[in-house]
Amino acid sequence: MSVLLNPLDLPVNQDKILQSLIAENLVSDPDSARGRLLREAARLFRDKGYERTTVRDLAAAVGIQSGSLFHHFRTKEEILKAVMVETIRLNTAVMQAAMEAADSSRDKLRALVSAELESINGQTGEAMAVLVFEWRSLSEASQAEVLKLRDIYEALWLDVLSALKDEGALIADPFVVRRMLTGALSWTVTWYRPERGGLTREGLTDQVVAMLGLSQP
Amino acid sequence: MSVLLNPLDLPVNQDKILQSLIAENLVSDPDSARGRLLREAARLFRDKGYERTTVRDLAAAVGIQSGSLFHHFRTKEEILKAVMVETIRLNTAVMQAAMEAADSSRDKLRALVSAELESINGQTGEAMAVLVFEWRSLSEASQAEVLKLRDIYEALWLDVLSALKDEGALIADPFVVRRMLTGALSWTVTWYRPERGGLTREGLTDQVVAMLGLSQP
DNA sequence: CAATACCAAGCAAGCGCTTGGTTTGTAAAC
DNA sequence: GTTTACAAACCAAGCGCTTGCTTGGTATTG
Repeated sequence: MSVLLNPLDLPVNQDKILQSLIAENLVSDPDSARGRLLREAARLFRDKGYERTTVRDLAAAVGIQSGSLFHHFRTKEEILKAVMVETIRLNTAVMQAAMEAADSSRDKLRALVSAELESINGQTGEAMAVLVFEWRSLSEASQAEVLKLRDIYEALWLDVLSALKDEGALIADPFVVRRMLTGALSWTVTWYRPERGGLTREGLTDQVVAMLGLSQP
Repeated sequence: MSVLLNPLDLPVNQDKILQSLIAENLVSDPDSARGRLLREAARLFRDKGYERTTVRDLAAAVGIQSGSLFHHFRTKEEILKAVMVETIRLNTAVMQAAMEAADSSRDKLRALVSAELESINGQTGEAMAVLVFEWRSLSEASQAEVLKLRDIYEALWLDVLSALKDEGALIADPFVVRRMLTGALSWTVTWYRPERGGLTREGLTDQVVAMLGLSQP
């Protein structure tokens, strides 16, 4: 319950996780040249789509010439892959921590929903949207690579949902529920605007958890 | 209840609706040159994405030269728009009929969920996937046009969900629920494979309705 | 002084779309 | 029942432009 004392409803320090991932060279420092490019790339890819974003757009966004991009990345697709890979790495770590901080399965699920909503609608939102909508722009080889990382991420969800099923709190199939949740939560990028007031992220989390019939213990 | 006697769980004759829409020139005859092209275009756009599909691909799919396409459509984008517009027209009509065939609000919602799952995973599935994933490839002007048609479609859902809310059967906000449902149902295109056995469309509909806590009257 | 980061210029390929001309379908005119 | 007329459907060729990426060279940095 102590985790809920955090005003942002974040049970873990996202920044500390980021720092350790940077130290392990698993994600780029947002202040580095590479990190800035990936952030701008995520924004452009989300706004215009991968195909409509040219290497000249990407270069201009960080103030260099288009040819200079290829000093940092071998191909344009490698940029897309890097955006996806680093985003999954970060969010997997954040979710793992959020989940471990919770005690009951019910609280763990709530933490996962809240964290996923944060990742979709917060800082990493642009990259998450890219992950959802630009999947087909990856080569099959890259898709396979990224898929491996996603499996780790998805296993977190399935563990918790399966536990809830075993405890009798969930009637439906965990796989089906997770997939419905994936769609429902991903789709929030297209309509949910917390900055415009109205529904807070915590309120949205409540609605999702309630929709699953898990609000009352 | 009589509607459920239909083995396909379709409360209305989809083919008759299609015929009347063709007669009104609101959708193209699938056997016409235009109709065939739009079907192939939907398939290609879904499989490779709009940008990666060239006019040469489109032409080859129906066995003509690329230049000949522009006898039927002024631009490539017009093809994308036509796919979307005709799909929305057909599905709006099907859903309206499915809804009107049901009596209670609960049954109406079930009919809508079932019909949307059918439109996403059945004959019009390719075009529905295009509608979801290729939205940004439309020019803003075209987006506005298509949005008007979508609003009609969405009004159907909101009417039913609002009625359920008024009846006390639904606790959450109708707008939020509809949006969650949009995401959850759209996302089924990425994983739901009814032909591989397992979950039937009716079974999936049950799970969705149950997830909303509306299974028991 | 070496490695890293960048620029200026441009190439080859592929893109949407245009052009001018030919075939095909249809139906009235003789 | 053949001829004439004409539009719709299509082909062959290719134009102009943009694309991802390369190349050879120049700053910058530790």
